[in-house]
Amino acid sequence: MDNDEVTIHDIANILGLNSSTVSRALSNSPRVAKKTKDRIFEKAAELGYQRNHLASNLRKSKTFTLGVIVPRISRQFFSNAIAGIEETAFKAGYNVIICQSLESLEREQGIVDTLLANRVDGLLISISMETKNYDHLQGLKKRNIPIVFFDRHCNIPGNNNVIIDDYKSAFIATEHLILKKCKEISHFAGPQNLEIYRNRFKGYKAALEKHNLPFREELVITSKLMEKEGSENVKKMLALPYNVDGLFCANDVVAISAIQYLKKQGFRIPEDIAIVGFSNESISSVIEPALTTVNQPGLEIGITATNLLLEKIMDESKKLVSETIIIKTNLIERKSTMRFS
Amino acid sequence: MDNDEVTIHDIANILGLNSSTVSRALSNSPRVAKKTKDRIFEKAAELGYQRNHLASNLRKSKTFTLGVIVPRISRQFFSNAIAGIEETAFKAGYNVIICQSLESLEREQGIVDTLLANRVDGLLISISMETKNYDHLQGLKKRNIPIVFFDRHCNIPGNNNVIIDDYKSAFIATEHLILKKCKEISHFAGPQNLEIYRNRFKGYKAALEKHNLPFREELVITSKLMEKEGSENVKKMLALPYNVDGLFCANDVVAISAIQYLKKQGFRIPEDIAIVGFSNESISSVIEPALTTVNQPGLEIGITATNLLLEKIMDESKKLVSETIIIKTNLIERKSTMRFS
DNA sequence: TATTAAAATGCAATCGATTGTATTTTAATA
DNA sequence: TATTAAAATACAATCGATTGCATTTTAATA
Repeated sequence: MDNDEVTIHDIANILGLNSSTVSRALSNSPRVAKKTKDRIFEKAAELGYQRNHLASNLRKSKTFTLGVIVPRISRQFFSNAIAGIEETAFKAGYNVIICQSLESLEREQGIVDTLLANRVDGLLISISMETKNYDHLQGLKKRNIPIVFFDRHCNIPGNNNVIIDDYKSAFIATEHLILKKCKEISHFAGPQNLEIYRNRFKGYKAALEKHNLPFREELVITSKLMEKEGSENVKKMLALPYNVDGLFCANDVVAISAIQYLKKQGFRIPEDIAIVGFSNESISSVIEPALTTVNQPGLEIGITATNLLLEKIMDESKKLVSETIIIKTNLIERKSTMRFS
Repeated sequence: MDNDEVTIHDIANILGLNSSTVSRALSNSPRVAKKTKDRIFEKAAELGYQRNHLASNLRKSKTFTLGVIVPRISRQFFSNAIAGIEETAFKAGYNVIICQSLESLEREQGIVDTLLANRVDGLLISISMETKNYDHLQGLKKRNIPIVFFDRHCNIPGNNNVIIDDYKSAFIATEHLILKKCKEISHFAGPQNLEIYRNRFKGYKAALEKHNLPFREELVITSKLMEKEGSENVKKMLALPYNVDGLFCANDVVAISAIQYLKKQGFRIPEDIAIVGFSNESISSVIEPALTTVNQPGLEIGITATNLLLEKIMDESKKLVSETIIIKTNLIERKSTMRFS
């Protein structure tokens, strides 16, 4: 009663065939006669046969499974990316195992081991804030399992990446503030061990330089960009002896928290301080004033990264070349910078 | 070079043992002498051995994998639930395959088949808006694979559910509007084939009845509760010959869209119309006025549902009893209903 | 030291599908 | 009809780990 699983052997026995013929028929091999195939398909349907992927995968030593590691599933950018990943993988007949590092390197390492033990065919990863190198990914490299980094990548040659141009996006965002006549622009930066936040910082700095605005070390306030840090950062910023009139935040979460705190303190946005965020999370269009922000298309990044990974998996020759795909961003101008226009 | 996978046979050969002994040692069976175990563990570590789950699972006919089907990963409630699911499953040594039905019954059926073929040990599901029965889950029932419904469940005896009390929550939400002196309360309802939306509707109606307010069919506007439907629903509502001064929405998305549209039309919230949402998505605290809403703890629901499922999987005797766990909600009062207090 | 129970290890089948090679069947040609 | 190539099918090993049963080794007792 328990063991009612129908196998190819059951079908073979009933039809007086060998299981190998049944196997071939079910995968539509030309080596089986049409007539026999028909009989087999009919009987399989009748018995409600379903191929046992475990057995099949063991034999083929392929799992049709992709591993995905993100810092946090519930962060909107990542859930969008995951939505794209799942959809693309599903279409290609691949399953997706999704794990969250929760920004912990230790957890990330543990997850990598698990995924390795599960013999995933490939890995999509956006590294944690604690990750400074990728020694823990060596196991995958050794086994020739392709990896695609998306969004939070490492700046190491030989990697496959699907990312945005953080430098340029940040440059444009900062320049936008400058064009809105901001003279003292602060930057709420993210952890500088992450390439993306380093680049956003560089873009900010470059825009200041281009427009001959002084760069002030103290106006760059680095944090983990969590909600609570928005208000903390603002406090620090206001304590400085500068008349800050522009703020470029490395993500939306901290930008929105900053707006809320500044409003509470009686600042007018954008009149007193104009603000730009990064990522275009859905809250940013709801806050008042609506937040000007860099649109970072999560879904598209997820889809592109998955397609790239699938290519690497299916085409041996492509495994050797590394590719980096840059996804276009655009600045969405909203009320938080709408002044002097 | 490719086939550098270390197997128990490799270890056995090197140590002059039988693979069965190695297998037993690695799963810490008392049938292997301590001394031998030590030798085996050492060699395994040295060679970088990792158990091949495919083979192991095939033999044990268990996959240590849970299937998860949600309507949409990027909906915040669901991504929170998934975060809880992943965390709980991971701790217990289970993997999670996450799929999205995108509100389509057809897709949902396809996914169920895929998960079945992948021999998941259990299923967590929040059904799509199109799902009216669960014939497509019969395959799982037949194979004795436990299912736990969370949030969007079916009202069918014998199911395991982790849900909230939608009726009561809606009742409290509506009563809250009544206590704020609303006399004509409209309800933006969800698809009525879903139990949760039916119950939210019932709770709304019951609260009106309790307080002797007339129930008006036309004030109940049913939609899929998407963003674009917020403004559409409001238009319909305003066209009616009633002076609506309260609005209970079956989710936050539609509530927020309604607020935005109403504000654009010059209505003051909460003075002219007080509004309550449902779910407490993060946007609801950011909108102005901040939205009063029913807090639906996604993370907790995910964790609880996973624990329940794991229990059903691991304890044969529990498979026969069906359980329904109700997760507590609470009304978060914010500005959108703050009047006459 | 002989006996025996217990502990440790080995043997071999098994999970279900796949696949290279061998064999049988079919059909086409001389 | 005999011959032969091609088509169809069967055989058997394999993927790597697990596990009931058999055998060997160890240690304890008489």
